[in-house]
Amino acid sequence: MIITDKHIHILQKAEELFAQNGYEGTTVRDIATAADVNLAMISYYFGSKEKLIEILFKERMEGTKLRIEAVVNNQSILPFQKLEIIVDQYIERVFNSQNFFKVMLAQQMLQKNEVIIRFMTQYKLSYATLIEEVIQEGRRLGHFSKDDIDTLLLLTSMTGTVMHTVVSKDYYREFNKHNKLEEQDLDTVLKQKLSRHVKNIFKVTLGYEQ
Amino acid sequence: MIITDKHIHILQKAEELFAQNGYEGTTVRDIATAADVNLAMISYYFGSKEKLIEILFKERMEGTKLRIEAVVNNQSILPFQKLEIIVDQYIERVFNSQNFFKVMLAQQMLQKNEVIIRFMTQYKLSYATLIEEVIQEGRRLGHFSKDDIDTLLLLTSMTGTVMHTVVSKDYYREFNKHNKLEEQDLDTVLKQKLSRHVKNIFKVTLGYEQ
Amino acid sequence: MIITDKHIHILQKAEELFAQNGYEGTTVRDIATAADVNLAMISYYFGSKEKLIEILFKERMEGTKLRIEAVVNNQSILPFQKLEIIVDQYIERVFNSQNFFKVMLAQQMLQKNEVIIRFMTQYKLSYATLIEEVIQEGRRLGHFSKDDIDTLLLLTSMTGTVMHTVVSKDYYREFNKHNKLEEQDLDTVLKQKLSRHVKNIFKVTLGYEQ
Amino acid sequence: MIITDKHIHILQKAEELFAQNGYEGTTVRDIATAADVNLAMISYYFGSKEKLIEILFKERMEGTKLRIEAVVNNQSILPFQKLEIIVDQYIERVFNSQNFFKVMLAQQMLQKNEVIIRFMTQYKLSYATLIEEVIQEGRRLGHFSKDDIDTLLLLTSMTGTVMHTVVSKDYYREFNKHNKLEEQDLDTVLKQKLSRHVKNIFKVTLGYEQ
DNA sequence: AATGAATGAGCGTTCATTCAT
DNA sequence: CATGAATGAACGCTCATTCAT
Repeated sequence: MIITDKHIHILQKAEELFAQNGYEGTTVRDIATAADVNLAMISYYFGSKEKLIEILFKERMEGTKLRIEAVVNNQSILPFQKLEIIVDQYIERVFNSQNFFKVMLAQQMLQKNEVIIRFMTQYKLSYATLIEEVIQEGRRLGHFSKDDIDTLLLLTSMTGTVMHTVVSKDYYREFNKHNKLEEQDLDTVLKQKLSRHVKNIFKVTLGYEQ
Repeated sequence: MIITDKHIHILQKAEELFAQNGYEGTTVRDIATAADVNLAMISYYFGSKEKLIEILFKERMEGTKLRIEAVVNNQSILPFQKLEIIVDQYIERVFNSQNFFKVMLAQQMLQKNEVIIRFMTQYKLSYATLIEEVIQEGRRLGHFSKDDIDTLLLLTSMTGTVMHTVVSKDYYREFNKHNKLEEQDLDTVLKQKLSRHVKNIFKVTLGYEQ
Repeated sequence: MIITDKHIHILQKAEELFAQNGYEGTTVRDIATAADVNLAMISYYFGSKEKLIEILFKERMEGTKLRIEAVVNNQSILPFQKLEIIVDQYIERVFNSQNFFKVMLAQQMLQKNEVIIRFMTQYKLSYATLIEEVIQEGRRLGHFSKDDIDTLLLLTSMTGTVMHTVVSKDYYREFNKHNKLEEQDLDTVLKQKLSRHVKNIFKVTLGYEQ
Repeated sequence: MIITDKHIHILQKAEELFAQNGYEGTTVRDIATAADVNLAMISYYFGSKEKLIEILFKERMEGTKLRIEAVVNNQSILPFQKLEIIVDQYIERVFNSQNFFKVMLAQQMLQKNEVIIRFMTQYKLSYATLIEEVIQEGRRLGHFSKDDIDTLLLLTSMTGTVMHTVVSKDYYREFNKHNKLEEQDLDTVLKQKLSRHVKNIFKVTLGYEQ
């Protein structure tokens, strides 16, 4: 399947709507209207509403593994630095693609679409496997002192904390009286806080000594 | 509004279906069939599908605040012990009511229903305020050494990590080859791991010294 | 499934439309409008458009076999008289239910719906088996002299001739200048002609001697 | 309108599809795919789907009248022999172009397209008029003893019997246990049987004495 | 002449809700 | 109180056709 600019445009609009209203709560008509294309084009371009979200997932997940691999395989970076880069990359990606990550989380909960579940499983597992390599590397080098590390629990801490922060931004703003902060500024503050917090969790959990 | 046994029965079935198929993916007919009541009864009892989920949220959140308050106000427990109890209570509650928490998370992401958003905001804020009290108490007593603690970030670590663990159980099973474990046994393992992990995050973040 | 008056009413209107426009050429909206019921009632009553035509076939074929059986098993009627009665009954039925027979012929040609094909096969074969009995009886009694009778070919002559006459009524009217005849009167003339003609085919083919 | 090889190719494919799925059940896309031409070409070549079937009918009916005329006007053949030739020609044509005849019968039943109805009426009437001539010739020569012959009823017997045999081939196979016969062999058997049977109907109806 | 992209209309179906009893 | 029947609105999708090139 060839992805054109129009495909990308429609996918972006669909992504926004899915994030706002959920998959079931978004109609093909909504997407067509938002993307300013004829209703029939959605089926014409993507086959069906279901295929559309599958392609959306495929598109968004493409490159993620490569990006992590690039970090993991970089010989000139020390293990914990690798993890720090991966954490920052993840935070950056989630904040830049908040819509997609909301959709992903929703799909993860509902587990209806087989294709998407398969995508996500493969993605998540390869993700974990790569991180696992870094952790093993760090342990071999004697950088990490803990020897009963649960990689997936650690990753879940990262993804859970980061994603819930994004999802709960409104509570955060209200609780910490950041009301006056602009959306972007709040994001900047949160990203910094998250970066420090998550890295700290990694450090403690791995037993990393500077 | 008077809640009868029939109401409760319908709400339970609705909760299961919402967790399995999402709010939009669940039809009133589905709920009526699952609860073995006449289709028209749903509207008759709850007014509408939307009112039903609102009542469901109200019901499920009732008592939660009280339970935390009971812990916080218990003079005979030390601050960090209070937090440990709250962590374990939360883990227990999420694992016991996985369906409801999935629905809640989904609603949190979609932010469509005003009433539910108001519920959740109030709930989350009072939750955070109570924890904040415990943290202040701990700092006054000199138990916690850190003085720039972000309560909400800490709580988000807890809720995010715990909920994502529940949502990602399948990946966990596959990655850690727990395939053979029964659902219940896996839950037991995960609860123990989470308890230790989250408490550790609290300890480190607060600067708690035993 | 319980068939109510409303079901019957809808089936009648659907039958007319199917006969006029074909199955694919008839929309559920057409049927709803013709039967003066809400569009959604069609699905509510019959499940789907396809189920509707299946029920229509089942309804219309019900009783046919019994009617033939009654004739075949009647001990007080001679073999050829039985065939004469069956011929007249068939002609009468086709002329009285022209719409249904048109729909049936169309379905027979397109052979799309599995359920309907099964109905028709069963119906046709039991029909032929019963007639075969009468022919064997006539031969045993020495009434029919021919001994290489192809029952199905004989029946196909009857059904083909009668149905094509109904379908080609307009040509008949034009060719024979019966233009001025009322629909009903033309039918009466045609039924008489067909009765004599088809019985004659039977007589000759079977070698029946008065 | 100029008919090119491409036109003919498309018409052939369309004919097959119409016979299999009906006119409404066949999409222009289906035809384009089957004929391996661009979708837009169908409208471009034929104007519309409706015009396409009209041209298909015109094409297929062309020559039919001429073929019958050739037989009727052949001075060296006796009247009943002429009818025998026409019967065999008809059987042969129907069996060779089963697809087209199914489509024709379907159209005859639905009577939607004015142009097609006009084609068929003209065709059928001229057909009957020619046969009528032969019958009159036979009566003048004293070959046919019956004087109240209904030409159209006789023709309808032929067309009805032959076409219904084609349409009901499956029943025929099942009832007569010809299951093992190849499609082509069954056709050969049926054509022989039909030829004898229909000629016999003609003989008896006309009062033909050898 | 030929075609990939696009379109308005309409399809069968399902929905949450309401009605009549 | 309770319910089977009914309904208007909207759903995802497909259609024959036309447009722009």
